Amino acid sequence: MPGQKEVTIYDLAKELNLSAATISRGLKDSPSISKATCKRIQALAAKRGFQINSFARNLRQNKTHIIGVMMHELNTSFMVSVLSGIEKVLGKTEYDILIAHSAEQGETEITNARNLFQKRVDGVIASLALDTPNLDHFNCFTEKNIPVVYFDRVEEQGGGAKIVVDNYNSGYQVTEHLIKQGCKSIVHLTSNLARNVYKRRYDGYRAALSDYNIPFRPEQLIVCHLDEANSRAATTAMLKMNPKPDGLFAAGDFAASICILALKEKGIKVPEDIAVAGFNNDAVSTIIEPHLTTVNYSGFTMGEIAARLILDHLNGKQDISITNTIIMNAELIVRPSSQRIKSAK
Amino acid sequence: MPGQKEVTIYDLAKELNLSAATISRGLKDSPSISKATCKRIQALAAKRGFQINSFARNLRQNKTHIIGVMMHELNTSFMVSVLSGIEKVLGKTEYDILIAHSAEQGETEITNARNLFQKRVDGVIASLALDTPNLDHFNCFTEKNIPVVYFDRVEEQGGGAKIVVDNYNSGYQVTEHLIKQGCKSIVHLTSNLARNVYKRRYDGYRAALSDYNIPFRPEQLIVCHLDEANSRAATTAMLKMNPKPDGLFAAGDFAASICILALKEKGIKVPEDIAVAGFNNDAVSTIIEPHLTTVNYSGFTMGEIAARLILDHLNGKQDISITNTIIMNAELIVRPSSQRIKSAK
DNA sequence: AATAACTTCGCAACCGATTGCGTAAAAATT
DNA sequence: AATTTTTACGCAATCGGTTGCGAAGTTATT
Repeated sequence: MPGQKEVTIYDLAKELNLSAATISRGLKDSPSISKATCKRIQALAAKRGFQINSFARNLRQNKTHIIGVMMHELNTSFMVSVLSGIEKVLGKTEYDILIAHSAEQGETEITNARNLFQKRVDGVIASLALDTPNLDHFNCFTEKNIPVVYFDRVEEQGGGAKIVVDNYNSGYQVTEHLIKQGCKSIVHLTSNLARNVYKRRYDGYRAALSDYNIPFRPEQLIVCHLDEANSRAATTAMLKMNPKPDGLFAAGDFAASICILALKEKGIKVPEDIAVAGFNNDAVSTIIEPHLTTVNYSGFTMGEIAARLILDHLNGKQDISITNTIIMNAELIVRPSSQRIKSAK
Repeated sequence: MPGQKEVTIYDLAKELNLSAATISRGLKDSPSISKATCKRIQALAAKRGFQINSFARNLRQNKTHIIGVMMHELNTSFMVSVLSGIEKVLGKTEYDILIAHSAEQGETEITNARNLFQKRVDGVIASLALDTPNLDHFNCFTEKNIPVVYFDRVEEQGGGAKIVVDNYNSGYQVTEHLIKQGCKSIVHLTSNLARNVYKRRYDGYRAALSDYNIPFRPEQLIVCHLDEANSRAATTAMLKMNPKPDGLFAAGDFAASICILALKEKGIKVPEDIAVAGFNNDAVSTIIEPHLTTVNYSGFTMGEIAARLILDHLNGKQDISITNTIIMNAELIVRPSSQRIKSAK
C-alpha cells in the first residue's frame, strides 16, 4: 500500500548498462560524460519519471538546498509580494524555501533562527521583528559562513547584506508634501525607533521640517505600537496639543486609518483640519475615507534582489560581505487624506 | 572556514564506548536500551550540541517528515491564523512545514501540488484556489496513500478529510439578521459558486429568504471576482434594480467595504437605505465606515484541527478516510453597517 | 546447579546519490 | 607503428543515521 518503489539511479543504470556514477554525472551534463550518453540518460530518466532523492544528495553533499526566510509578519500584501519575489528567483533553482514568521515577537524570531540553524539551511533571508534587540541569534549563521540577507527591517550598524527602501527620502517627501499643503504643525506617529524603517522615516521628517524652517517640538513625536488602541490614544494626545496640529504623518497605514476614524469621530475634518499620510500602501489605505496618502514600494522587487544576493553568494559569484546596503526607491502616492490644495489640471 | 565538523552519533559512540546503534536507540528512548544508558547518551548529546542529521534519517526511513501546506492566499489574518495553528501543533513534533501558496491561481496550485509531491512530503494540508477545477492534482498523493486534509476551501463531493466552517448556517444567520433589520430585498454578492464556501453561504441565504417568505429574484445574485472593480460594478448594477435593494450580503469583507464606499459616493446611506454585511472579519471591517457586520471564525483552531488530523493519520491512530467532514461554528458579529434597529439595552 | 527467559547492546547491511581516482578505449601526435 | 593525450566511464568509499538479527550477560525458574 505504500506505493510502488521509487526509481533510482541504479534502476536507470541497470536499464542502460551503465554505472550509477555515470547516471549521476549524465543527469547533470557532466563534461566527463559524452553528449550522446547524457541524452540517453536524461531521456530514460524522464520516461521513467525519475525524481532525485534529495536526502541522499544532501547527505552526501552536506548541503540542504534550503533557504530560510524569516518574516516579521505574513498578513500584509507587502510581505506576500516579497515572498513572491523570492519564490520567483529561487523557484528556478534547486533551492527550497522554508518560511518562519515571528509575528513581531523577538522571542519567536530567536526560536525561529535556532530552528533554521538546526535544519542547517544554506542561507537566510530575514526581516526583523519589532522588538528584536540585537543580531546575536544570527551569529551561529555567520560563524559557519552561512549567508544572511536582511530586508526592509534591518539593523543598520550590523553586518550582512541589507536591502531597504529609502525610508529617509520617503519620510522627507511625505513631510514636504504635508508642508506644501500648508501644514505648520505636523505630528509624527511611529513605532520603535530602534528599527531602521522607523528611525529613517523620522529622520526624513525632521530634515524636511528643518529645511522648511518649521520648528519641531518633542511632543510631536509619538512612539508606540501601531495598533488600534495606541493609535486612538495618540489621536487623543494630539488633540490636546497646543498649538493644535494640522498634519499627521503616521509610519503605517493601519495606524493612519485608525487616526482618521478617531479624528472624524471628534468632528475634526480630514484633510481640512488635519492632513494625514501613512506608509506602505496597504489595502486599508483605499478603504478609509478619505483615501490615504501613503508611500508605495515594491516588495516583489525586494524579494527578487534578496534571493539573487543569496544565490550569487552561494554560487561564489559575489561575496555577500562586499555588498553592504542596497537602497530601493519608493513612491509617494497622494490621495485625498492630505490634499488641501487642488492641483490645477 | 566552513565551520567545525558537526557532531555525529559516531562521535558520541566513541566517547561513551558504545556503538552507533546504541546511540541511535538511546536518543529515542528505545526500550531495548537501559534507562541509565539512555540518560548518559542524552546527556552527552546535549552537552556536545548534537543535532540529528535529518537527511541521513529521512534517507534511511524513506520519510521526509515534511507536511506540505497549500494556501490559496497568505495576506489575510485568517490565513496566518490557520498557519499559526498548524505550527503550534506540528512544532512539537518532528515534522516540518513547507508552505506553498497559489495566490488563487488554479494553475499555480497544480504546480505546487506537483512540487510537494516531488519533495515527497508525508502529508498535505490544503485550501483550494478560487478556480481549481477538480482534485486531479491530488491523485498522486492519494494513490501513494499520502494523507491530504482540506480546510476552508474544499471540494465537498471529493474524498479526503475536510474542515470547514458552517457556511450554511452563517449565511443563514447573516441573512436572517438583515431581514430582522427590516430588509425586504437583499442582494447577495459572491464569488465562484463552485467553491463550497460561497455555495453554502448562498444556500443559507436562500434558506433564510425562504423561511421568512421573502421572494428571491435571480438578479439578486451577483457572482464575480470580489475585487475592487467588480465590487463597484456590482454596486452599480444593484442600484439599477427594481425594486431597489435595501440589503447587501457580500461573501467577503473587502468587497463589502468597496460596496459601502461606492454606495456612499452615490449618496446612499448605509445602513439606513441599504444594510450591508460581509464575511471573514478582516482588518478592513473596522476601518470602513460604518464598521462592517461580518462573520468571524477561528483560523487558529482550524489549523490545529487540520494538523492533528494529519498527525493522527501518520501515527496510525486514526485513518483519515474515516473522518470525513468537520464543521466548525462561526460567529455573527453585528456592527453598524447593518444596524437599523437599536437594540434596547 | 542447570536451564529458561530477559536485558542490554553490537554487527553489519542498508537508504540513494556523489566523487576522487583509476583504467580501457579512442583519437591525436610524432 | 609506437607513444602520448584525450575521452568516457566504472570502482568503491562516503555521507550519518536506522534496524533486523544475534550474542553476551543477568536474573528468574524449577
